Amino acid sequence: MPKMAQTADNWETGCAMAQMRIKDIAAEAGVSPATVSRYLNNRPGQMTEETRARIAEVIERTGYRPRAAARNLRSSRTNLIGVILADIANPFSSAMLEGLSASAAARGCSLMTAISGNDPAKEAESLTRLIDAGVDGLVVNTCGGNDEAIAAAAGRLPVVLLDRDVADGGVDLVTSNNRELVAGLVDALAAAGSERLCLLTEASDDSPVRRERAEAFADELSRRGLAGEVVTLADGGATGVGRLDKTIRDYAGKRLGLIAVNGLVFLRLTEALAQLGPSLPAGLKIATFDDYPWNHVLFGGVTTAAQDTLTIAERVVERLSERIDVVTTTVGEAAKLAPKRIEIPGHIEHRASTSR
Amino acid sequence: MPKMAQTADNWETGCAMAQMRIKDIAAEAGVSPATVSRYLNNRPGQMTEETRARIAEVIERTGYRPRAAARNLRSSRTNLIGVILADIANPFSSAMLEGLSASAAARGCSLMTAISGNDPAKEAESLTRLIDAGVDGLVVNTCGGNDEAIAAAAGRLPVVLLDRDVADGGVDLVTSNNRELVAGLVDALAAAGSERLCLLTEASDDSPVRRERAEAFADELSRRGLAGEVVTLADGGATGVGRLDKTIRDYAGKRLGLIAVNGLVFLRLTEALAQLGPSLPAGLKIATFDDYPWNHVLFGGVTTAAQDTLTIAERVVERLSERIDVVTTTVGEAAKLAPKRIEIPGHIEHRASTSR
DNA sequence: TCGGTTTACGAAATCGGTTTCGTTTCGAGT
DNA sequence: ACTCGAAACGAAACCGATTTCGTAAACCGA
Repeated sequence: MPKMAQTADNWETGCAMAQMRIKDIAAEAGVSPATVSRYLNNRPGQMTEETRARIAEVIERTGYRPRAAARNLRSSRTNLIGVILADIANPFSSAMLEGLSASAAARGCSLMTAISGNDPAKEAESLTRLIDAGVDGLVVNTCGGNDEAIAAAAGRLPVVLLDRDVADGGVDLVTSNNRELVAGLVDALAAAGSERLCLLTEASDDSPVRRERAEAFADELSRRGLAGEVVTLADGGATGVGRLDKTIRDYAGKRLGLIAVNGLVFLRLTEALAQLGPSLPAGLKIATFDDYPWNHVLFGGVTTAAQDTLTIAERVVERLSERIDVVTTTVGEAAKLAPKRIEIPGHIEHRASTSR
Repeated sequence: MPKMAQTADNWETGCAMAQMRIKDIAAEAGVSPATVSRYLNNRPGQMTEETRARIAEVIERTGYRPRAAARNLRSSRTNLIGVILADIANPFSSAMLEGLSASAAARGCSLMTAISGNDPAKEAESLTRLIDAGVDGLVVNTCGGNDEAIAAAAGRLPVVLLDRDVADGGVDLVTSNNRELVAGLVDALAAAGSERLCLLTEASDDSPVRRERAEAFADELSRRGLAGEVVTLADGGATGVGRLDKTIRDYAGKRLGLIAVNGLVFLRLTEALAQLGPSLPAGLKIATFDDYPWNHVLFGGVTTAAQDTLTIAERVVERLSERIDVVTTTVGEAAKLAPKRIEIPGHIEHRASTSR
């Protein structure tokens, strides 16, 4: 028995009219599917203004939407960007996600997100899952421990790293200018009269970001001839708080200035200080990275190194798009873009915690 | 000229071997593509343990991965879940995203995310973009203003609402048990000796969630014969803070208890109180919704109505999966699931701000 | 041993677009 | 008028899996 004609007529019944296919649109408009396809992708092969209008009218009237799966299959592009985030609880990550979402949408792309929760195994799994899903490119805010896998991925499709670099190097990276931010915070504390500075870090955090900030901190101190050190809090709340108390007591009466290397450390610092009393011990000045909403409020306002998350996100997507365009345009290994490191300047929010 | 044989032989050269197709795997294993497909999807049509092993070996050896686009096209399933979030800056949303991500991954699905930023136009755009992308189902944390569009979408594919309902009703909803949480907070304040209670809300927030909490609050007051009211802060920081100061002064000496209807309002409350001094005015008790990390720290710990975000996420994905299975299994309108409202109990974190 | 049922598997159609390639038409140049 | 090149468009191959349908072999009870 021959197959029934494949028309998707909208019956008298208002409902149940099968999804339209490009073939149906073509038939309605009296052109070939190829022409409709050209219309949909406004391809160089121009068409008469009249046919264009006719196709537009049919599509408008029928509410036709091309099926992405079919398009993806033939063109092997999905307009999907994969995003792997280490820790969504971190406001930096949420802000980044919002920025990425907006920048991607502006280019007609959607985001496929995965969250590793700082678990390298989950990160690795997300990596393959997103690649298998066919994303055009990948944004990775790595938690570490997958450097080779990520480098390998970067060899097979466009990858841009977010904030945290991999060991090997050869992958694009967009990050804040951490050295400048560290210098800014040291400035703020020095101007507030601190004589000795501590950068507070966590034992479990061995990320490149932490290292970069720690190095910059040491450099900054020696450049200015200031006294200070990097203090590593042990993991687990109690111990960390104890170490912190000790630090504060050690320096008692020394006009101490503290910098939390990230929002998490700042949270623990705040907890520890809360045990001493709701306002800052006399002479103690503090500053932190990561601009949480609460930074306006705590201690009457905490001086903060704020990252320009929107710009970072925009540049990430921009760079990724460049790579995607290159991949789909050129053939073979012609025009391999050299890996690039992009630093976005942040700024210091001066607040009460570093006033004189 | 006849097309070249389509073998994807791995040349002597270790590199540049073209992607394998299911056809190549089949040839290598000496079976048909259909059998390999059956293997990949472990279909009911069993196969000999021997062929199974042979196929497994070839796939293992070649590192073959099926192309999702082709699979999607034929099966019209993508294993993609679309997620639209109103406000990712809200920790509730980030926690939810993490939970959704985990639950989806556990079922072999990935997440396509869009963020409306509380903009109805963006939400509408995200809706069509995700649907066009071919998601199997949709999770929507709506910002309002698209009720008909969402209801329409729910008629075309599985949709589960997150936290915020639509006017019409007929869509699945997963939410916290707000009435119970409100009762819990009122309990805590009453036990702390508060004589008059205020629920602080924002003028711009007209969400069903706010309404539900406000109603529950009023009911709770009358049920216990307590005095109190719902106080709506005007928008814009300064005015809001002013209104708050006035409220606090109005009730001076009355053993006032305040409940912030959500984290944002609590932030503004904290800002206002910070102007009065770092610790709570004598006799003032406060409590809030949404368990931000800082709630441990502020005022020595703020009593909080915490939502069970992980369970909510799990139930959302579970319900969505049910609907997806129904859609792909049954035909026509057989077995339409009735819309369901699922309430997940939360719990109260009792902290210093409501101690006697 | 024989019909009947199940099981294992292959051939080929199919999903719905995109892309290549070829044909027709049209305008311009000489 | 005739050639030539570009523009507009159609026919058909193609992307790579899944799914239907059919068939041969294996199994099974009487």
